[in-house]
Amino acid sequence: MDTSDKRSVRVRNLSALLTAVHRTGGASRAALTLATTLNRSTVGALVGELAELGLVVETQPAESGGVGRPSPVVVPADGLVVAALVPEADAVTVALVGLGGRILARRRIARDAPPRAEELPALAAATLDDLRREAGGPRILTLGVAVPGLVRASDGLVRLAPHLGWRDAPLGSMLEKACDVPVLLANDATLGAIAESVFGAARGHADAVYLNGGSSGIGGGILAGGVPLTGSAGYAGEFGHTHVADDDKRDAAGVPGTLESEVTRESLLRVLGLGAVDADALEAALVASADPVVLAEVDRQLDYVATTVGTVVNILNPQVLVLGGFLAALDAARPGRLTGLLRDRAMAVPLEALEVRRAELGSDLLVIGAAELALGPILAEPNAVAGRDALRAGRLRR
Amino acid sequence: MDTSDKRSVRVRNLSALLTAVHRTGGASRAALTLATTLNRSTVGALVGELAELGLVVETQPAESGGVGRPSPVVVPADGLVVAALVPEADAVTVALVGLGGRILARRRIARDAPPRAEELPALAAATLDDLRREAGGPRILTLGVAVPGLVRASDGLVRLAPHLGWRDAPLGSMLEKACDVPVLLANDATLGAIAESVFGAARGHADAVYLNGGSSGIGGGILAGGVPLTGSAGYAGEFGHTHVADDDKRDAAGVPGTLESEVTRESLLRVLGLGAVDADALEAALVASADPVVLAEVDRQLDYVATTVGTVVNILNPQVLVLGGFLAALDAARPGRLTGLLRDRAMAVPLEALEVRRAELGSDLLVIGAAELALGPILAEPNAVAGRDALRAGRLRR
DNA sequence: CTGATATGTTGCAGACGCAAACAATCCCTC
DNA sequence: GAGGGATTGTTTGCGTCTGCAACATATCAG
Repeated sequence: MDTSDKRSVRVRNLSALLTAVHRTGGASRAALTLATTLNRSTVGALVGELAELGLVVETQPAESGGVGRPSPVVVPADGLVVAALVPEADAVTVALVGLGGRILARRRIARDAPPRAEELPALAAATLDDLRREAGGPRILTLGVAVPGLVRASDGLVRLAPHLGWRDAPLGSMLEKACDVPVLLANDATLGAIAESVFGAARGHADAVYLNGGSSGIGGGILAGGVPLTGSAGYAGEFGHTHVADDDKRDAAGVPGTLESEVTRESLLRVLGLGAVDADALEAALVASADPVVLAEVDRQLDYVATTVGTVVNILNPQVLVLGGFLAALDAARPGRLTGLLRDRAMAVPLEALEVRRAELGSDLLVIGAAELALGPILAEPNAVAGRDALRAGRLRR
Repeated sequence: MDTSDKRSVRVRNLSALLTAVHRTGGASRAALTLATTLNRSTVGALVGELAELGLVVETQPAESGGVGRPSPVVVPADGLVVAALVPEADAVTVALVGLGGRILARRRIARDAPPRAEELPALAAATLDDLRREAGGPRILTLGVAVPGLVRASDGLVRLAPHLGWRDAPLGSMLEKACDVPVLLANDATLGAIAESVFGAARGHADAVYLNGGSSGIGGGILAGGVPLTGSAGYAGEFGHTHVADDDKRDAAGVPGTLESEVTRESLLRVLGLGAVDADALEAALVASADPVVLAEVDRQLDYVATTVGTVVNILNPQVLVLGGFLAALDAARPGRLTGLLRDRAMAVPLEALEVRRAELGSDLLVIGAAELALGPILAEPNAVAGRDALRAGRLRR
């Protein structure tokens, strides 16, 4: 039951206000008053409390824009930040991110082999110390981790991360011990969806689906009613394993005829005759190519993508579909083809309002996503920043 | 921004309390205090207000169960009800439902041809008058309609109801004029999902998927985080049109190789050699049959069902999958087969905790679902019962 | 009949947001 | 450049709501 005593009112209003500051990156008190529909005096008091907590600072009014008394601008403070950790098969990225989504410091540590879960805590702790010094010694409130695999929402256990070779890795508790901050973990594609919805292509849309193609496979995330859809245990969004063809090709999870077994980055690189290149180079090559073999492969893959997207449209009726990674490149190589195919794969009515867009956040995506995860408890309860134990409670849940 | 002035606290607490009374069907004040985590005195005041509004009545304490002062039992009042309207291809059902989900009066009007949208308002108004007399003249607060088709959430326009032959029917506004109550409309399978989640097989689970097989096709509904997932325009849950096979059989929506084109009630009736029978008879015949042709057809259909369910598990990670209509019969005819097939169609990890159940509400399903829709605004804002215009606002949205 | 237990009831205090009155600051116009 | 209008911050008082604590009430166990 969603009851509320009187104290929760303050918490909710602080949360709404801080969220507004975070999402806009800073706004005048007058604008915040408008955005929250609260009273001037109330906003004044709330901003005062947030400032006292060290979460925001009030700066001089911007250059005068109109008539009337200038309104001080409320911007995120620098002294409190969250950390982001993104372990991938070929690199580990660590970053410090402030409110407003500003990346204050980041370091990408290239790796020959996938990082083992056991070595991450020490690596993360040392790197965070460095970054903290670089950034002028802010206090790190929480640490968010974008895991390329299945993360159990209840306790943050990494059940399976095929491309890292992890199984049932208690990364969260190990990191908490090593870094001495509350740690939150979630699936990387789910966090990508959140990042794109807060700062990227799905900004302002309550119902969006993010579909990402990476070297490790295809994943995604769902926003339903403005809230990330996690599923009962946190495993939602595995679009790569939807059925698209009646064949026996099996994907990494052993499921036959799935999107991920038919649509791969490797096939594209092969027909292009390319080796290991980054996302931009792959897209440039795809767009430039007139080779019929390449076109055929692009069209073949787009056909399967359309099948999955059709299913997504029928089931979830999103307003925005955001394509990331090489899926965006596929769409760019054959403009309009995907949306054309969809007319035969999805019901006409839910297709009417669908917008297909490409991801906007590029290489910042997962850092922003992990930071967004880490910011969750702070935005939800700005009051509780003092006692960090209070932040340890919920992981990605609603 | 989800801010809240002080008055909304009262509203939220009243809502939580009334929702608890509704879902339990009646509870002692002590139990409500426990359920809401509110204070004894607060619950007392809130119950008093709900009683004054005519929504609940306090009855004598139940036969003494333990030590201590007996706690009066709070039960839904009879004087305020909602109406449910369920138009189907072969019948129109009208009912009055009280808080607590009790059906006070119902009438099923059999039809030879599907009802036209234009004739429904008069029919509904007349039948409601009759039922109201039968039930002792309660006040009807709202009317909920379970539409077998796509309903635009923003204004309740029926975009498409193939089995009724409707397209862009403004049923909501017509009904409001004829019946003089706020009208809320939603897709029937979505409402079935809600009904099963409140009073049926998915009770107590926040993440559930309902999959229904009817004579008109396959539909469903999603509960994510305890909230019905509507999608951006209200069209979510069309599982019948997910891709399951690489063939050209097209379903009613013109999409080829979908669940609905492969899995049909008619095929089952055909192999069984049956004519028009009800759900129970179909299931009995399926379970009893040892005909290899029947078994083969059942297995063929279950195979396709497994493909869609696998996709659902991968994408949504529900904890409970509720099967309704002839899909429940298919599962009953071959116990364990569906769950066995799933091991090859879904990822192992999200499959771990999945429970497959059958729907429990039977023929009451859509009446309860429509009533639940109609009760939504009342449960959300018990305060506003007096001014019925306040109820007219939101349709199915969260 | 008495004590223990559980719960309703009452009065009071704390917290909170809102409204209104007042002050500050900027733009615009004459 | 002085005054008016407009917008917004600030302060104060008030109403509402919930929690708490003390007291009252009703049942059970013996």
